[in-house]
Amino acid sequence: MPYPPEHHDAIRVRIIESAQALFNRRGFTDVSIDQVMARAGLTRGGFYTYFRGKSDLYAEAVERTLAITPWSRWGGVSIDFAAREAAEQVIEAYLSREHFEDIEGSCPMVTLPSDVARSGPVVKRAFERVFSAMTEVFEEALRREGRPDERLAMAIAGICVGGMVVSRSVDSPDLAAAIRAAARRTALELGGWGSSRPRKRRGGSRQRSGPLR
Amino acid sequence: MPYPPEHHDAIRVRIIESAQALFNRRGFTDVSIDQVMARAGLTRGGFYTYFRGKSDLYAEAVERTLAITPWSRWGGVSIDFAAREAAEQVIEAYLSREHFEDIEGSCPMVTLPSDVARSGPVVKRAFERVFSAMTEVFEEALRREGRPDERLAMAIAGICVGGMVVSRSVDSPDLAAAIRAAARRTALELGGWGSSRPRKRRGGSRQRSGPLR
DNA sequence: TGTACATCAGTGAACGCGCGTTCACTGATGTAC
DNA sequence: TGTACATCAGTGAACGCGCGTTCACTGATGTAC
Repeated sequence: MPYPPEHHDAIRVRIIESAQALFNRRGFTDVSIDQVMARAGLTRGGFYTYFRGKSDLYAEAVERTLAITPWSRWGGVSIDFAAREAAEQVIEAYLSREHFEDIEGSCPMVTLPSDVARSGPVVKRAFERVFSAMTEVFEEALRREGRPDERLAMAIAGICVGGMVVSRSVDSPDLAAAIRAAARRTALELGGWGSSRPRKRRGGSRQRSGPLR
Repeated sequence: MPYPPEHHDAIRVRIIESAQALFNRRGFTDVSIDQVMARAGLTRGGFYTYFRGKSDLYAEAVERTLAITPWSRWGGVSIDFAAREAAEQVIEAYLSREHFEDIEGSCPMVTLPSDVARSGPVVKRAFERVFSAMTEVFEEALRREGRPDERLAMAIAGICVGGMVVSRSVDSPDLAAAIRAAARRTALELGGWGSSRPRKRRGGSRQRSGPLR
């Protein structure tokens, strides 16, 4: 029994991560298996040891990216979803300049919506799960504050995703920033969350508490 | 001078319209020139009489679709942009089931955002123009009502586009409808427009006035 | 009105390239003894 | 500790298909006479 059993899984993950980044940047059909494998440090032929074909990779890559609830990664903040201001943090992180600029590590709801819309039910269900997870954060916050409203939660999530999608599709960086700002302000106001907080962290003193680092 | 001069233009438009519909349905890279030409009633080779290459067609098709301000087409309503309830009408039409179902005739801000985000400045500028035109409708309405607010107008446009994008990327038709409803309600409320109006036209009696038919 | 002609739209075979997939082979690894 | 071996990860040449593009040719059209 050569090669430890975890080897196969580790390489597989590396291929998927390579694919995620490339798909985010260029979409599904414009990325070749060669490119995915090269980025993972391997060559063409090995691909079929891990996947049945390209569409399998696509489904898995989208599924997996979506499963990570990636909207917890940006803005250098690790969001504590149990915290009181979780909703606020998600909105700020999602519509941050960091997320805007990090194409490869971006939320796939932003980079791939047209591709998902053209895909089959498996991929759409994966999208649905992330969107629902995002909605759930807002719903939970509203519930905790004594004004449950599922529709409002959905609308706020829609503003976050939509604002970012539009921001990325526009040519002028100023307009893109204005769109994000408008979406951010509106989302926060709709939820009744800290609309007065300064938009930029100026000093290092207002650091959020949380697990070290 | 065989063939009347308008012939060339007419065929060119037919090719572009064929491309628009196919791009809306399957995206740019998954549509072949063969398919575009066949749908226009022509064959492969003739394409190069009208375009220098596939990417020229892409740029023109997107530009042209976007130039039509297509959000005036759905829901069987022809919107009068000078009318008092223009903003309201745009929101209702944009987030209507008709628009949701009409993929080929859809607004390209909904069908192509990922593709646009991956494209160059020309295409992005075209997107920008439609988005700005849409924003302008809301801005104008707010201005007329004595509460000008550019950011709010932008946010409302973002909700319309975002709501539709997400609605199309989700698997469950019920969830998709709920998202559109939430976006519609929120957009109307944010603008302070007829939030009490019934969501479905029940009889034929409440027909909007306008040009016959 | 009819015929020859010039122009150019449109055809479809052919070319070449990129890419997904296959496959015979190499070589790295852990195990048995 | 060292050697032979079985297993399977990974290689890279080769195949075939689809598609963008080219090109020599066909044929439809309006004009000249």
